Amino acid sequence: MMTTGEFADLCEVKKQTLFHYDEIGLLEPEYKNENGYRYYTIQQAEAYSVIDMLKEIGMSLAEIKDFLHSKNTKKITDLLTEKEKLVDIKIRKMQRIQHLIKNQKRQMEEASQLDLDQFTIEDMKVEQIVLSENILNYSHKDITKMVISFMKYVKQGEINVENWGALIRHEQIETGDYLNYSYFYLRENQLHLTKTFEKKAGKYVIGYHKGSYMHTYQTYEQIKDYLNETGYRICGDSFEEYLYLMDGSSLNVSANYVIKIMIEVEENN
Amino acid sequence: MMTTGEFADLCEVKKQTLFHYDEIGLLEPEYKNENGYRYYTIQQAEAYSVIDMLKEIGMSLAEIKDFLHSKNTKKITDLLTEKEKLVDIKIRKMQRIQHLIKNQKRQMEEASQLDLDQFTIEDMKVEQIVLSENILNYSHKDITKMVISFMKYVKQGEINVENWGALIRHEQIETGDYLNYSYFYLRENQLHLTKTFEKKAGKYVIGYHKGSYMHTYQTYEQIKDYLNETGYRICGDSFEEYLYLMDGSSLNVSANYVIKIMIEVEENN
DNA sequence: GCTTGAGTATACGGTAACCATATACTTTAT
DNA sequence: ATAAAGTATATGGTTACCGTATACTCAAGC
Repeated sequence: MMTTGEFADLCEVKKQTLFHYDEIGLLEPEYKNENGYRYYTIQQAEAYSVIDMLKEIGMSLAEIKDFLHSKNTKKITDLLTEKEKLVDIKIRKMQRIQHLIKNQKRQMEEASQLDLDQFTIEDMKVEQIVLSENILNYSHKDITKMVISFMKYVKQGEINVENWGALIRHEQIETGDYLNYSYFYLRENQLHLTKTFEKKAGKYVIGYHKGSYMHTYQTYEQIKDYLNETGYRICGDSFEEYLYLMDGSSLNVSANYVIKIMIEVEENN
Repeated sequence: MMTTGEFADLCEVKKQTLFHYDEIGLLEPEYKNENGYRYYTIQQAEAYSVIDMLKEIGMSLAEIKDFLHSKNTKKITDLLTEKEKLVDIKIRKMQRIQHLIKNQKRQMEEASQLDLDQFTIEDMKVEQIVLSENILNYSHKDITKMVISFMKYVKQGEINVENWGALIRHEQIETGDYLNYSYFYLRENQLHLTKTFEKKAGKYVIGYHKGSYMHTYQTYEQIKDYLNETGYRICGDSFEEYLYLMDGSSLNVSANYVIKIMIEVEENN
């Protein structure tokens, strides 16, 4: 038999926690002496590890107590089977987090290697993206609703989203109607979704807008000036991708939001 | 821009939580109107998912805030790398839990198919087990200490322990010295530990003791009677394995602890 | 333009699962 | 026998919320 301190040490838990479990009747010491000293047996370590496991998969102590005191075999096996699935989901969630971390690291590295105040012309490869429904001329409210349902749809598919953004049609760009989005879209690492749209290969001007999307027109105007100077003209759609940089050191704004703007261009002849 | 409710819906979180994050300055809406109404942008969903991810890997909100406001790139990448490892550990822990659940289900199924009040003679295969140091004649305190360190050693190895128990030597069994354990031992599914002991193949009498290990002598005496009746005699060591049955329905005691006793036997000639 | 219903903010209280600390007591080791 | 180490209880505090009540605001329909 072990004292509370020893048992706590064995279970790698605070003594307080064991007091607490005793108090709520979740795990009571096998024996208490006349002075109230608690004594646990090594067998109880097994019970503790079960409790710990159930806690880890998100059950409250009350639920665990209820569960462990239940005498209904079927209920128990059913719950175990259910929890087995839950653990599976948790594992996948953890794997998504792993992906997210890698993605963030990559994004930060990329950002550190480029000057966000500079515009460049780059050759881009063809890319498959997943489009939402067309939202051009939708009301503000309807766009919001659509975006929420699109994002939810994406989430329930448990996809590793590489990046997401919005598409503005050539016509809107030309007329300076920069807030009139036509689609939301996303890039994922493996194409699980079937309905994809082909983002054309070719030359794109790339610029970064720092701060709120409400003021992207500023950056768009700068890009247009830049294109005039360098002898290019817009010939296609604009793709805006939303980055959240954990490392805001390269930004002069307080928020860490950056919009990567990519517009299809061609050389003036 | 979205209202708090819409943003909460998108992030699959309670509005209250967003109020809370605003209050502590962790995630503030991009815009607040003159009446205090909060408006979030879709870009902020990205920030939310980062917060959620960091929370998931066990960071407190204060830590997350500190982390996200830090302008130190190296600190951030270092922490991300550290967390990447942590997620790895969590995934492995989840996998251990999965194993534990399967084990519990198997144990319950086994228990349901056998009568715990019955003794049986069975042919058992040879098995490799991991022994602790010899604890025969150790003081009570020293046994406790040894067990704690043995269990800790096992835990840090991150092994899937199939079962664990204690070994009592033939001599002690014969003299009725049932509480004089010689070794602790464990069975694992894959043999990661090198120092193993061979549990001999052969006939074993199997019985189950229900309740505290302090009173195993009762069951031992019953087993001896049973052997006398059936024409067997003890010829080797006893192995006690500690089970914790979630399903206590088959037990008439309140605790769900069962000790499986296996003693090597041979037929009287 | 006015009403109405749905949504929002604030405030206050409460919760779970602990952790820290102070005080008084008990064990155990020497 | 005594000191050091450990234990129990009580109390207050913590984190990250959740629920509810009240007052206000917004957006839509008539």
